[in-house]
Amino acid sequence: MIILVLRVFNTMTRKKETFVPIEKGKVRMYVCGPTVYNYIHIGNARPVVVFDTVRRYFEYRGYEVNYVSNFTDVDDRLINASKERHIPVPQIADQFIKAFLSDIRALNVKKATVNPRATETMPEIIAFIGRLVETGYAYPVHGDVYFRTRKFQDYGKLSHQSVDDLKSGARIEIGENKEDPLDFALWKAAKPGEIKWKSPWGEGRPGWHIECSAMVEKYLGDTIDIHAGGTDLVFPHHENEIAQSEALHHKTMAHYWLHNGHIQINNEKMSKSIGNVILVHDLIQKYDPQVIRFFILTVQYRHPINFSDELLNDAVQAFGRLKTAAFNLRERVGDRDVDDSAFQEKGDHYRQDFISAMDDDFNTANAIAVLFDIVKDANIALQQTNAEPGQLAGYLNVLLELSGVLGLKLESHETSILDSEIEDLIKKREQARNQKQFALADQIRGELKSKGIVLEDTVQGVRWRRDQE
RNA sequence: GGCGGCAUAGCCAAGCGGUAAGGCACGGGUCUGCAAAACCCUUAUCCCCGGUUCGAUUCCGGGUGUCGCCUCCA
Repeated sequence: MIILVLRVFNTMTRKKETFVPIEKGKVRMYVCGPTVYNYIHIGNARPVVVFDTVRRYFEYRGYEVNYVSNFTDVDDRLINASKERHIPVPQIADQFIKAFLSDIRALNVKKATVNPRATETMPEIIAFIGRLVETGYAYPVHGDVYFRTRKFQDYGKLSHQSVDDLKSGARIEIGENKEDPLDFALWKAAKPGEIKWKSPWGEGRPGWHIECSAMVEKYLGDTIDIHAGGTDLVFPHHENEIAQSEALHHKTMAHYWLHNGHIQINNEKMSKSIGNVILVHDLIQKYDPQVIRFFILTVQYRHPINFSDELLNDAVQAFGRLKTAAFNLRERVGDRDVDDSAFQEKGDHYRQDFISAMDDDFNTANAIAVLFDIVKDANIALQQTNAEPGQLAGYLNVLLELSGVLGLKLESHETSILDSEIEDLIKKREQARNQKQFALADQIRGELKSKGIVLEDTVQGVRWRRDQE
């Protein structure tokens, strides 16, 4: 057996590096989660799907993964939504956390180990800011607290920008009292009527970046293996997290920084002003959520990915090929517990290919190609009337195993029609066919088709499967 | 202006020093009562110009195009 090493692209070094965990057999990872002021769009869904796949792969390789992803449940956007809808911030947060969990469940995303909420991490956040003030890395002004960016020597190391370059883009908003335009808020004083918490600097709420630093420390420790999120978070969000955490700990915050590319719509940036934001909530009404997950994984996670109905429909076809093969194998193998040990060597061959694809910075595009290799070979085997059941079971098992690592479910859809009714209709159709009453036979086939049942006449007899309705 | 990504068949997308994986679509064929599913066959010298090399899509330099970050943003 070849010893394979997992290599991951680290934004910090801009290189693929061999993954070495802090603790043998364990992975501590933190993925920046959503601000829960609305339903998530597909751009929010990409990191969720991608890093869930990363997590599943680590688990497949025998790691125990501690996966933490936050909910930002208080910030300007929530406060604005609260004002507009005349609903308290916590109620809005609850509503969209629930919606988020439901959306990602549809995408077959595993539950995080912990989903901490900013508002439930308030003591740790305030204490964190307090320590930064004590050490001179932060300063309070009129109820706000800012991070003293220039005091942190390494500022800009993740985004590879010098402090002076960054300064040209930085601004001081009206009402802010920063010493330097690059300084950022750790604590914001509450305006009248806003949701607020007590702190040594007055009533207010945390800045955006501090919650992640506090949560990483609380749930995962001073140094973690992987910190991940969308590419837009590199600056300023992750840069600021590093500044906060490393100023305090004098240790590397994360060994590997992973960032996914953005999703575009018809080759345009997805944005509210263009009006092309697609919510997961809506998209899964139109497409099988598994197809959406599949589509996201057909592209290497760091690259941009374009969404359009045309591309999604191609994905429906492609994913259908995987599902059909799984159906047909299952139909031949049945529920029997078939010994597939003779297939071991061949199965390992596919596993090996799959692993070397995924070991290369989670190359899901190549991993999916392995799935199609299996399907190709399995389809050839399926054509043999006397195919070994163990062989077919072997193909089925390895196909389900590896697609499962990607979080893809190759299962049939629910249909209202019962198996017995289907079998009866198939019998009637067979009688009609034997009597050359093809019009009647085709009518029955059409009837079943309208109920989501596809009939196929094969050398081995009639087979049927539930298709998408 | 600073930093970065990308440019591979009709479309999507891997490969990244030894003459191009996979998927979708198209065309031809096999199978079928007709279909469907599937299988077989067919489809690319990898944006342009230089350089390094025995050899470059793959490395280096220059160009062109395109997208993104530098401000809330997955």
